[in-house]
Amino acid sequence: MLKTKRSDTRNDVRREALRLFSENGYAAVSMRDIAEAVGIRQGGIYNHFASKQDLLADLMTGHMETLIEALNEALSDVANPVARLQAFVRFHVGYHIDKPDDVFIAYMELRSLEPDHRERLHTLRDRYEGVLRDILTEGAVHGLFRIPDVAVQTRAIIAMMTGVTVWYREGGRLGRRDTMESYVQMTMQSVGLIEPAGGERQCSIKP
Amino acid sequence: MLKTKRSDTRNDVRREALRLFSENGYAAVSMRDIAEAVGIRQGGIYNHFASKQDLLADLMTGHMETLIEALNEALSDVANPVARLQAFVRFHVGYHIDKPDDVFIAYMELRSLEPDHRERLHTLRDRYEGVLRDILTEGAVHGLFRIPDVAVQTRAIIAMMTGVTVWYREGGRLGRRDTMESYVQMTMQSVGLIEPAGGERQCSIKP
DNA sequence: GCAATGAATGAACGATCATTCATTAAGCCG
DNA sequence: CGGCTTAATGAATGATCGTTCATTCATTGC
Repeated sequence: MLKTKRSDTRNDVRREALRLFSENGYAAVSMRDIAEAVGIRQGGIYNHFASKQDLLADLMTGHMETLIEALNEALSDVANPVARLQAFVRFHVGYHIDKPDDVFIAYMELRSLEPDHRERLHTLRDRYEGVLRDILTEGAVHGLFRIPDVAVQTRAIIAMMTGVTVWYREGGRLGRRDTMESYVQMTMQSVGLIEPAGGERQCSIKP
Repeated sequence: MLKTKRSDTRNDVRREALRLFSENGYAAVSMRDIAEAVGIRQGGIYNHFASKQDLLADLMTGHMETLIEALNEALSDVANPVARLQAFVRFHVGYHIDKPDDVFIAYMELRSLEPDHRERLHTLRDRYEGVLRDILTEGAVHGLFRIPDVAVQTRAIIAMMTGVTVWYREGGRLGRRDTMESYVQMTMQSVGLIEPAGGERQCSIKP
């Protein structure tokens, strides 16, 4: 602790605001609440963020950019649609387990953003969903998946996976790895492809 | 209009509060906002509801009780697990399409409830989820479904279906019926059972 | 050591919050 | 008409909201 001396208050504010927004919602958290959690007075926050709205926008865009970058990394060297879909599920579930607060406010507080910020976030979300949509489309075209409607299934899979944040708890019955693999299997089955997991069951795709 | 004369203000308040809470969140909506939407002054609401908190609790419990009753109705004369699962999906998706606001605040505003109300709602939600869990359990026991973890899959399916509220719009590309059937197919596939929809594909369950 | 800088303070601002209440108005039953 | 009930009013309450700002303080570069 010789160079961290000077003020990581900015990140402290980020961290506490994220936690409080996630717990109580943006509108229900006051700047005083955040300041108190950080250990400063309310006025001090404005040395680091121009407004409450800016603070929220900072958290949300920061999260989405990190998320997309990490996704690209996770899929960079995976080629065929089946493997890419599995990798996507593992990444999404794992990320949501690790950063439930980031993910929760990015989903929930879009409506608390003023129009320009909201539109920016919406674009980022579309970009993320687009990756999954492309995987499903490619798999469907190659006859690997049985998908009634790619757009609907894209959103269905994302909603299903994102729900992990509702129930997953560290130290719970299911560990991180088991949870990820459960979602992988459910997802693969949901697109009509059954993994020959135990070897005893198989799905006859095509005649 | 001869007997509706006297004041259905109470229901007007319910309707507008529901809409505003759903649009902006409980904490971001003031009693003045609600009163203005109804067409009265802020004090008038207190002739019908004891507090803002009571108003929210009334909306949420009212919704959950209606939901559960309607579910029981929808499943009352359906026997085998496969048909019951299909009926559950059709019911859930249909209900969520018809009453997106009710459903959204029941999901989102649990945290805005004081502990006693919240616990009550939590019990109702567990009862609802329990119906699906029982269906999945029975189907798995009979070897009809291929489910890695019944508890996880229960929540996964509910999260997947509930997501319909995010994108479904009346008059959109997919109609109500088509949407329901898309979710039916995705759900049936997700539990490892493939409907012989066109007849050309089949899943060999068990040797 | 001294000036410059970044950060925290704490009081103050106008606005808005949920809620209360005495008062007024209006429909209902006799 | 007259008494009774129900509902709406609008002003007032104290609390809390996001934000501003003059001031203080500690650290840093020179």
